[in-house]
Amino acid sequence: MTDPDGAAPRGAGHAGTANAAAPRRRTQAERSAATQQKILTVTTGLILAKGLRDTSTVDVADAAGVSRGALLHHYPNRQILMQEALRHLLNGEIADIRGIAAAIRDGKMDIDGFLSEMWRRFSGPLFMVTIEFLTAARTDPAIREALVPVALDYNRQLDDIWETLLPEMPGACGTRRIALNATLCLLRGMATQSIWRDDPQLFADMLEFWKTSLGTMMPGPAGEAPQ
Amino acid sequence: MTDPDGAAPRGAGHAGTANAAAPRRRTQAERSAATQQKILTVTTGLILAKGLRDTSTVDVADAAGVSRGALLHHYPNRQILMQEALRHLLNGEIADIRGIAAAIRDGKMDIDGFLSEMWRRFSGPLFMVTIEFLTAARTDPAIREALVPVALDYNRQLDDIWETLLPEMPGACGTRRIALNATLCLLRGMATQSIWRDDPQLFADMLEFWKTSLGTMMPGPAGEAPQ
DNA sequence: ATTTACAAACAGGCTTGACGGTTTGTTGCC
DNA sequence: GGCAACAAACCGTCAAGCCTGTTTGTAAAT
Repeated sequence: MTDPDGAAPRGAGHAGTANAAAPRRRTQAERSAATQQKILTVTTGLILAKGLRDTSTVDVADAAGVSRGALLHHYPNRQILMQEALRHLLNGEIADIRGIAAAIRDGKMDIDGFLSEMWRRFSGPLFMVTIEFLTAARTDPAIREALVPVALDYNRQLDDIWETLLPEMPGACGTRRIALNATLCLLRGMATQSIWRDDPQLFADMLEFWKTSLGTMMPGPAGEAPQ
Repeated sequence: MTDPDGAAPRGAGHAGTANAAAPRRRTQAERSAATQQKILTVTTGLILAKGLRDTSTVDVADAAGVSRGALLHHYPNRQILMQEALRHLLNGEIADIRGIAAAIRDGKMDIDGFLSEMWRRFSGPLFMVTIEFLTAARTDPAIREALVPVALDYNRQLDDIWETLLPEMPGACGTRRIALNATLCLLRGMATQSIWRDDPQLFADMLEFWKTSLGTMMPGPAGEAPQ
């Protein structure tokens, strides 16, 4: 049941010859994976544009260029479709975060760059889609149950990154976790505010303010007080 | 049957004396105001329980104890109903905020108490209803147009409070505004996080963390550096 | 030949806004 | 004061429209 969207072509693949020009005959797994990918991508796009509750299965099928029958074949009902779209989205994000973690471990990024990168993500369309699911999760147990485990995993990845950025702590050991969570909450709140008040200068100032605050609160090896 | 006193309410001055004892015959304005109040209250309650998009006009009429016809008489369509519910909600909140401002001006509340009070509000049901409207506003221009002015007013009230709490600033004059906004964003983010991860201890720690950070960043007359 | 991917039509449920009718309060007239 | 006329509040019902999930049918891959 917990099968991620990675459609692995099972069995011995016998597609040895590379047919570059002719997309004539695709294997079943290829066809299935392609349409599923298309459907999920289109779904998140529609959620971003129209909102979760205003995205109907008709819309999805239409935008994906498949019939409703095909859509219902891959995702037997609307709820499963939306859950899979969410998983697809957050799993992709987790993969990105892993990449950032690698960059940090290689010494290519510091706290400053990490915060900027995180804000770039939170202010992008991805978080807006997440907010749609978040508000839905408040009143829809099915959505919440699909959301919580992926969100916890996401946070765990960030925790690892944070630990790498601030390896030695002067204060209590729990302070680091609190600082990370507070930072995430700040970013979330900023992203939310951008819905009704898009003021890039204000956001930049707040980020700078926060960085300074973090620098004075937690003097780590990488985080130094600015100026 | 007949009027108690000789002064017939007809003619000039139709709202002079208030009859306190007899709830028998209400004036039209009273009836109208009562049902409207009931409708709006019930609407926000349903939005809290079921979500904005899952609250139908049938639900509202049913819960309010009026017919759909009566509901449509006061609020000619669903959109107007929801806009009015939002305005009703936020205006009430603004009134509350004004009360807090008065308490601060009288010296009955400091920054610490203000932050606690604000978190009490953000973690309550009121903010959850607001989030419903916020996400809807992202894709629904009508909702956004109803939301923005009230939200700006709300922020202005908070700005006044903040100015009272931090009257003298050592740094740049814009820093105070940035600190307020960052605080609000933090609270928003915390409230959002509580949807999928309700950890009161973590929230308390984050608040404490932020208070300390604010104290060190902006040493005002009321906020002193801890320790 | 059988399974899978896809397509099209169908029925059922829900929601919305509109419409005619009824009760309640208000105003004008005698 | 009493009565008629009017307006506002209120109610029940209706016909659309949309969305969902099922079912039946067809082409493609194994």
